[in-house]
Amino acid sequence: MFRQAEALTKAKPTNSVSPVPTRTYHQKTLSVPNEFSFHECLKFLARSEKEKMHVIKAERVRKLVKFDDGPVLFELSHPTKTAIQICFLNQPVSRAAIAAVSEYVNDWFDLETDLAPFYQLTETDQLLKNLTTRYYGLRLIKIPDLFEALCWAILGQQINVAFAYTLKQRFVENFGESFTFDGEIYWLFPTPEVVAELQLADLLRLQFNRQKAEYIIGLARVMRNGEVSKQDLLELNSIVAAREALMKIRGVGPWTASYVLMRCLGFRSAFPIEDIGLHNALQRQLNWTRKPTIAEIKSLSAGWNGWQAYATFYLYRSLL
DNA sequence: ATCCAGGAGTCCG
DNA sequence: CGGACTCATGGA
Repeated sequence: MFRQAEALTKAKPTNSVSPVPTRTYHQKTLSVPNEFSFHECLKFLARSEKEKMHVIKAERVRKLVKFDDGPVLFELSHPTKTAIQICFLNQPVSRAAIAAVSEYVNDWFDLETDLAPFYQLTETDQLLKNLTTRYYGLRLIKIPDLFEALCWAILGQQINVAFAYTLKQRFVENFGESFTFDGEIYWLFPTPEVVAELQLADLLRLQFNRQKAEYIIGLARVMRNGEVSKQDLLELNSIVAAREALMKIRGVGPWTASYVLMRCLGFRSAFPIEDIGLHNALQRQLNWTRKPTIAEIKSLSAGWNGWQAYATFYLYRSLL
């Protein structure tokens, strides 16, 4: 395949415009599972204009990730029903980077999960059936980076999601690394190493409250120190043990732990039952005039064993 | 204006 | 262990 070098440019305060590339990029095709809708996945990813961790245009999504070799920018498209195409926009790209991105996309879109049992389950659950019919093929979109997932959950504690996105945007644009390509800026989430060195005031001026500022800097420090890592949590091979380990982190309570088990660590029985968004979605689906109680949700979800995370995610989707 | 938001830590009995 | 209180600011 024809390749030509195309460098990512570290973003400078002044916008530099790159020429529009007319190159042939290295590509790789991933086969997709049954019960898959690229469109539905992008719909979820596009839920906020303030989301700076990817860029969506015309049924394509671009994302910058960083591996040991350095940053890699890729674009996903869906040329046929049975495949996702990964296009590597910065070249040359190493064999290792291609493998790493393939693995990343597999995780990000949760392509390994066979949804057939979940859809089967919804046949006897009218509430879920409505959602799986409406959003057929939606995958549980992950937040593969543990630090990002935990920060996002902490940011979302006790404030509305719109404002959480505002705080996330400020956090990313102030402390994340960015690169430009083809005139567009792509961001990496701030790293624990950088955030661990911040002072409270650095976050307070972004309108974080004192709690969020303390929680996020404290989290960054324990992760930088290697006291918490995604790999270690996964190697526990136990949702109960992983949940306990997460809840030892200051600022990580039951909701945050469950949220991260669901959005990052891939536990399909994770269930953030305290989640206000979940409550609101259930209220709407049930057409009730009040929110369901925890006891009522436990009753409603009695048949969701093993699929609580997917049920929750489809309920989130219903709020968009 | 008023209430609420994809909670968590602390204190108190 | 369970309940009340506090944090704090934008959105609707």
